[in-house]
Amino acid sequence: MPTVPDDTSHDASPSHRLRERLAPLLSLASTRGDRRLPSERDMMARLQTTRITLREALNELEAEGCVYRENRRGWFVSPPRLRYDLLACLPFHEMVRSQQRSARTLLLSAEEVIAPVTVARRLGLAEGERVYRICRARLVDERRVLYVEHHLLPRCFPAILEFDLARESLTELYRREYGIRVGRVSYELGTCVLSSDAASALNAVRGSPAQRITRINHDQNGRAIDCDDEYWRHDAIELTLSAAPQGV
Amino acid sequence: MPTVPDDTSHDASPSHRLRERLAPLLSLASTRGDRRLPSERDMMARLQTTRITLREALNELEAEGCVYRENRRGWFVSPPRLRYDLLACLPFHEMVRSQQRSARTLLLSAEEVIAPVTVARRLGLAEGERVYRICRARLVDERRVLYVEHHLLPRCFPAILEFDLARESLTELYRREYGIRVGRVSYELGTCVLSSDAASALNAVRGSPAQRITRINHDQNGRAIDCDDEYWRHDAIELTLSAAPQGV
DNA sequence: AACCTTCTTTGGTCTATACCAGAAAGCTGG
DNA sequence: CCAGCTTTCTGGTATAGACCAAAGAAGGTT
Repeated sequence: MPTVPDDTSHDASPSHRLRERLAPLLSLASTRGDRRLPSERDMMARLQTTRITLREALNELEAEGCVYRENRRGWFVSPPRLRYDLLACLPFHEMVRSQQRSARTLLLSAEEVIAPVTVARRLGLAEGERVYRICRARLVDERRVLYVEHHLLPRCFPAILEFDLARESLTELYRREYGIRVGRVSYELGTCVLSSDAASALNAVRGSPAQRITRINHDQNGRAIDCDDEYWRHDAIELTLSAAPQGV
Repeated sequence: MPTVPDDTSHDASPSHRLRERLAPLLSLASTRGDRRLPSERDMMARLQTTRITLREALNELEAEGCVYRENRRGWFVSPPRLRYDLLACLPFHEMVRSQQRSARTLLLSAEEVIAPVTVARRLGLAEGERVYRICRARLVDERRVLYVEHHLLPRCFPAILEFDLARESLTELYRREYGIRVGRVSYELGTCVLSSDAASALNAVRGSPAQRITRINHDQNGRAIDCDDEYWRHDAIELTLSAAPQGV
């Protein structure tokens, strides 16, 4: 959202004042096509401050989700967040398009590998068993916002790597080609930072704040069939969910 | 100053090496009862670096959830995350105790106020209508990890402010005193930073990364009865959730 | 023993400067 | 017109030093 963070507090610290003076630059940048902010040295000069102080203010705005940066390319104003309904289970492209945004997927790798221990545990595999791993980067309005690592059970999806995985939705493939429908999903959510793999896939800086969404899909019989680890730029999404309580 | 060129065989960046040299301090601190790290100046001297560089490394570790800080008190090693099942809907104290941790609640304020617009919209109120607002800080193992603002419809819960809100669970009160049970919950999740209110309640620095969990409770007829905004220290929880997909 | 004041430590913030490596832009030759 | 090289710009990272305000400890007073 190009909205300037609410600054109504009486706090008059220099850094706070710096944020205020930064605000016009943000709203200016948000009108540009590429949402780009001026260079750090430029802003530093305009705002009469040091680069360290400026970067501290920018880091704060980044944590709030107002701005983000691309590795060695500069700072940008964050677009509005995408709403992600955890239980709707819409394929990525549908979800994005239903919100009048454009979606694109890049296939980074698709291969058979020995299952990492954490994946093996999730899928109920023994040590050393093999899985398909599919790594993809996904873009919303041409901004790289999501890095996903998918791990699938080969016995459920033989030869799935042959399909056009950059264009096809996996859940769609499951149903059309394998007659498998997801009966139950389990999520694990938490904040984290981007690993170097994820960071380079997203043109981000290693260590940027991120939202992790780990999802395990089960078939109609409750057996795990695949799992994926999603790493979102933290300012790119807002999660929603609505259900009846279970524990009662 | 004549900076000595680093050794020829460095495969990691200086900041990476700094993290490695920081590791022993972390494991040392985690054995202390209070999990406290040495002072910044102390660490800086031990690791032969600058305060700015050191703080950058610590900020990174903070973003990863390895360490956290308390305002003007210092740095600490983060305890293991609490698991928070969104659909179990356990009262806080039960959830915490079921994981062999200790829980405590501080009542910060409980009063009748004019509903903020966002709350009014969630609860289906007209502008200017009144609600009860309850603010609490919650501790796990005596660490302040959660700041909650609760907003309730007065017509559903007359005189609820009379109860001992620091000790009683709200959902428990709903059921016992008002015969109301939650029929449906809606969540909105996202990363954010601590507001100054939240920060001071948690002894945190304004602007620390946080996990927001907004929850709207509905009664058996689907009418909203209350909502709460939870702000967690982001390293304190891991969210889980398991359900059947709806959208299919 | 409870309270208040003083002093020291410590984190929070800021200034100023420097060098390196990747990205972008510009140039050049085929 | 394009591929490939070179230069420039820019962010990433680091050093050194400084002041302030809050927290905590120490000590004195009631």
